[in-house]
Amino acid sequence: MSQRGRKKGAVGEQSRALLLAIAADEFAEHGYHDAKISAIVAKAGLTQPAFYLYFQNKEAIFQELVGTFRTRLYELTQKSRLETGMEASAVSERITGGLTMIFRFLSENPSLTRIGFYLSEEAEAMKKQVTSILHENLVFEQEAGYFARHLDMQMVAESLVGVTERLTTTQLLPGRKSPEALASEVVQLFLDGMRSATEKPGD
Amino acid sequence: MSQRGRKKGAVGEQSRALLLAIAADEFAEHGYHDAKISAIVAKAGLTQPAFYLYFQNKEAIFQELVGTFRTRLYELTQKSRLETGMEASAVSERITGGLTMIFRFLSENPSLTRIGFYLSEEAEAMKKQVTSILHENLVFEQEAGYFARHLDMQMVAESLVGVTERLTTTQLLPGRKSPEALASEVVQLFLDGMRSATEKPGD
Amino acid sequence: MSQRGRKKGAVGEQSRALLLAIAADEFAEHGYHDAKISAIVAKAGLTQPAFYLYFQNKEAIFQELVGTFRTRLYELTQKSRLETGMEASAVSERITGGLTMIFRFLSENPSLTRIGFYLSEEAEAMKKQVTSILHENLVFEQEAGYFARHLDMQMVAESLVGVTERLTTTQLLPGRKSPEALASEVVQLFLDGMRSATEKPGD
Amino acid sequence: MSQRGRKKGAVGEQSRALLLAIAADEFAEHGYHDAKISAIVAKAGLTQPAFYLYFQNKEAIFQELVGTFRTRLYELTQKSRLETGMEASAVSERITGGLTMIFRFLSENPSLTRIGFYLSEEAEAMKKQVTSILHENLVFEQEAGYFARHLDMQMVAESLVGVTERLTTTQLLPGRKSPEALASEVVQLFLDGMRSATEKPGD
DNA sequence: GATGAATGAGTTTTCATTCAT
DNA sequence: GATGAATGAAAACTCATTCAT
Repeated sequence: MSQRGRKKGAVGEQSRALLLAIAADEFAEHGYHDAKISAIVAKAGLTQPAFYLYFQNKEAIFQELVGTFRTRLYELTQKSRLETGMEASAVSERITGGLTMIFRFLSENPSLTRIGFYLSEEAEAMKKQVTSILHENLVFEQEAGYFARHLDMQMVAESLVGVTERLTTTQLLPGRKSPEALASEVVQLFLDGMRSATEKPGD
Repeated sequence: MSQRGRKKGAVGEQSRALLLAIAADEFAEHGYHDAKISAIVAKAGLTQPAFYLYFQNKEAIFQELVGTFRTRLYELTQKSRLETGMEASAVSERITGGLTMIFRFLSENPSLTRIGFYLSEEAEAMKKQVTSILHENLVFEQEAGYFARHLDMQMVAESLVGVTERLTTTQLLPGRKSPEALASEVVQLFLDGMRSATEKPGD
Repeated sequence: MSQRGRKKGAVGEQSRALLLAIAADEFAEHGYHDAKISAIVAKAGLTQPAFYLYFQNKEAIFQELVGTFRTRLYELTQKSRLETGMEASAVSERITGGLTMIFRFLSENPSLTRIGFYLSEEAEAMKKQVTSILHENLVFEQEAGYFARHLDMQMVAESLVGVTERLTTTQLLPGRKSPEALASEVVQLFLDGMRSATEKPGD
Repeated sequence: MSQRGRKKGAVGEQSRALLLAIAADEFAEHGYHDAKISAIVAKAGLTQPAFYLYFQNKEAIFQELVGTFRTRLYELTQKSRLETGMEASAVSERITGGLTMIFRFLSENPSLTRIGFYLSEEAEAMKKQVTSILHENLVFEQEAGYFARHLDMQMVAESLVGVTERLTTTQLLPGRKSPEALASEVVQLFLDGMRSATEKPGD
């Protein structure tokens, strides 16, 4: 529809990637409005029109970043889906593993995280979607007897997302804790409360 | 005598309050930048210059809203400080009560909440402060033997804040759950996990 | 929908009218694209934002001018509709009168004329409409016996419009001929060809 | 040897012609400003720099089109110059023939026509020139007794141009009438009005 | 206590045009 | 004969803010 998007050469691809990376940082640092195209291109060593060689407008580059974040987050969330027939003893590890992957992704992409989690309009929708996948997993596990019957898994799922979000901001992104440590602590905290009483002692 | 800030007449006070209320809604709905002074005064049935009769500028009215939120939130958080010599059986109720007050305040001031929790630059500082007070309480209680010794109360405090924040967005503000219900569910979820096994009996 | 358009004071109305008048000249002289808002406001002794106090955008002020032209042109064309029962001897005068009015309007509004006739996208539609009203008149008169039966009145109407348009540009606007003189010469030229043979001698 | 304008290869000549043809259509359809170089080269399957291989700039290609139109129109107009000693009975046919040639040219080059007649700055000058040649012819014929003595041939010439212009737009270009039909109808309409009564007999 | 009228200072966006290859 | 990549220069438009009344 427009002339944009059909650049082929490696140089162009590089400029585009550079703009994307810088834009992510600028958006993350200043928010959508205060991130100025002029600042982005300046940091990329380009001029304003060059920006429009690669992106339709400011909104477009922002959405591309949001899209990237969403895609990768969903992939990770999907992977954390539990398989059936899993042994009780593996559940904890499996969950920790999934959470670790997510924390690792977030910690490796701090700007993207800030954009996807706090700045985008879809942030809420994304969180809802992640919560929903999580909820599915939890219900399945609950039915399999891993968790106490009386727990409202919707609340648990939402709480887990809230905790993840918060700890990402306060512990992960500032580098205070590693993805692994964080994941295991969160799981520990939640499991001890969720695991059905009969399971508790033997563990 | 010729600067702003000292209007006294009832009418002026009314206009000011009106602007404040409308601004809160506009900021909450559109964010800082997309909340336009022109829109605020229009909804208030005033003109743009009238705005500057009551507020120094856009930033000032925003900060005033943030300040209001912070002040009231701190008051509530302070009140939830545990007194010494409290009986074990009352801890749970006491915490639930404090959380209920907070949820109630948030639910009664949805726009202010969005501003204070998500829009303001101080949001992070405020959460940190609340977390810190919470942490104090928790450590005190932990030392009093209410909670398991091995728990990292910093993590717990932060998790609690994260959960509160998330559930406020997904359950409280949309009116899906009452402050009371929410508070007791959260406390339940956390206590069951935090309370050391040996403490659990009386409940 | 927008805040614009509810200015009330006389000063504002004056500024608006001034902008309109200057814009007409600028559009007429440079065409739509090369008429710069900056130039318009500068000539009006205003700054750019003032423009947007009175008009939504560049296109809007242009359309307002086009609309004004169209409205007034249609009024004049309507007035030139012949009444039934008119005497043969009066037809010529009546037509001349109508044409005079139109020429007078065009000559008094040269910029508007250039905009309406040549610059606007609706120019063609407007000419078509005027042609159509003219055609109606002519057919009516032809049926009443004023004009030769064999004439294709559609061609005549279109020719009349073409001539009017051309002479407006070459004679009227440069002030070479008066509206009255022009009207009577045009009518003379056309009548002598259109009038049925039987009418010719007696005139 | 290193400047533009002297490409010789067949391929280059082809690209140049293609650009010219496409540009004509684009200018005709969108006007000078809204015809974008980017769109022209895209339709030609070329890139923007290629454009500057063949034309100095946007204005240059436009002027080349205008020039082509003018040249060919003048040729045709010149050819319609009456020779002396022509028989009365042939005048009508001769004029019709000339007009037919012109209408044919216009109808075969609709885009060029729109550019030359309406879009170019020289449009007015060109019309003036054509009018002038026409006027010469008419005066000559009038003096030869073909037309009524009292007629202002300047008015007639201008009227003829106006009619030609208008009918080109409404009848010729849309394909509603053939060049031949149009020419003969126009001549008919004008002759019947211009020819002095006493001359009329032989027709 | 309030308004009509206006503006300073930006910001995004567009487009013709060019450089190096 | 042509392209990938980039830019200079400008234009429309927005919005918080103010002056004079």
